Amino acid sequence: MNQTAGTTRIQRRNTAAITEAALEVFSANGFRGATVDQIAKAAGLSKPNLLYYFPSKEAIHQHLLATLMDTWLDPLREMDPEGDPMEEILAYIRRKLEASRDFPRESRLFANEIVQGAPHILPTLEGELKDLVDEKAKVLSRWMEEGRIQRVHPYHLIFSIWSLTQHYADFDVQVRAVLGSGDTDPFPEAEEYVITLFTRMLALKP
Amino acid sequence: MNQTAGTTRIQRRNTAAITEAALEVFSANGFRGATVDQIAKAAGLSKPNLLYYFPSKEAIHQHLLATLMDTWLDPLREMDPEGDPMEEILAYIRRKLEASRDFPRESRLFANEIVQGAPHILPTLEGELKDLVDEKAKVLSRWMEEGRIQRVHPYHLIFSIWSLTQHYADFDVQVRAVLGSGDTDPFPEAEEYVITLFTRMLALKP
DNA sequence: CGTGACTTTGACCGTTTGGTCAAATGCGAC
DNA sequence: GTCGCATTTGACCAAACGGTCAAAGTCACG
Repeated sequence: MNQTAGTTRIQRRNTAAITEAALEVFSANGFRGATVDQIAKAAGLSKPNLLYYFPSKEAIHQHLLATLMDTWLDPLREMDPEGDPMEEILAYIRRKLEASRDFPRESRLFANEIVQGAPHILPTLEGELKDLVDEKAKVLSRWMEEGRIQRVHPYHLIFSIWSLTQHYADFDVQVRAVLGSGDTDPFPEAEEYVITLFTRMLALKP
Repeated sequence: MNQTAGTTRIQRRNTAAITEAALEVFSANGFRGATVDQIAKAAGLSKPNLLYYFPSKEAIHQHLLATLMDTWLDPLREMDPEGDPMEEILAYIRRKLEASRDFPRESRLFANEIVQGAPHILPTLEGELKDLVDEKAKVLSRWMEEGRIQRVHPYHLIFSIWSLTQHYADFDVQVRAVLGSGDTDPFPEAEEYVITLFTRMLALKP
């Protein structure tokens, strides 16, 4: 694998194909459930060829998690401490719901990882993630103290946003099985419901 | 394996040890991540001995899922159509939260299964689960029509209860990583938060 | 067109995995 | 105690797995 600054056209094409294929396979089967052959086939490469670009199955997985972590946290980062509290929170919820709709594989990749005890990314959870949540929880607390939204536990508020939004990606099969008529998109109703829920919880009673 | 009515003492002891061990191993590693040797060791048996009681790894998994499905649905079954709406819903939430606290492995077993597309229990989701939810959604709808709780989408109301309560079992590692101080039990605060959330969403404005 | 670096591959290896089997051992009823 | 059945085990197997390697093929560039 090329170590120098130069990245060739083929390198870019193949690493892209590998990460795409790995996302597909890891998110559907978990780390141990995925095989290198599966990923290679999905990427249109032979197994040794794939291992020419990544040193190991573990390395592909780590690379995916690291790359996607930012994508996953950005919606929260964008919550503006200077904006209108209710608008900021609802906009955050909408962004997370969009992410669940548009990137369900990414969501399931993390779900798989965390359900099984986060063996590969526990340090990131305790570091980067905790720091970001600590910061945003302070903002939420300030908004509550200023009387601009109702007072609730700020950390659990964030947990509940994660939980409700990611549910529609991670448990998509269950949602569709229960709703029946697998064709119809559950997201519009989900958005209306979740927005209503947080509005009623956080809005001040006039 | 004994096919007749008689079940020996040893059979009961060993099948119990196997299901307990399998729950531990499957919930922590997923189906493909778990090995028969691991389960056998955890059950205090040799691998061939374990396979004397269950014909295959798949069979143990199926048996676990089937056995646990009822445990998992019972809290919802108990919701009384004749009771007070708000009390019934809040009691259901408390039961689900208790289940997440007391049976996190069961929750993670289902989470693993569903995140990966429910390959082993999709029929059950579309049958037994859907039927139960359909029935209870009707009850919720009636309560709303009678003006005893606020009007929201009944199916998404149930989804949100599942999502919020099971989050504390399935994503326990993340919750603890973000809250820091891994010793303290997050459940009391979680219960207060979740109960507040649903109370504010569903209570009628006086 | 030639050359050196980049890319691809088939054959291969050691390990792990789910599962089998015949033989050995243990147990309980008579 | 002994007989029949239940239980347990070590040895074993074929397939699947992650990964290696030397050799062959291909690309870009002077």
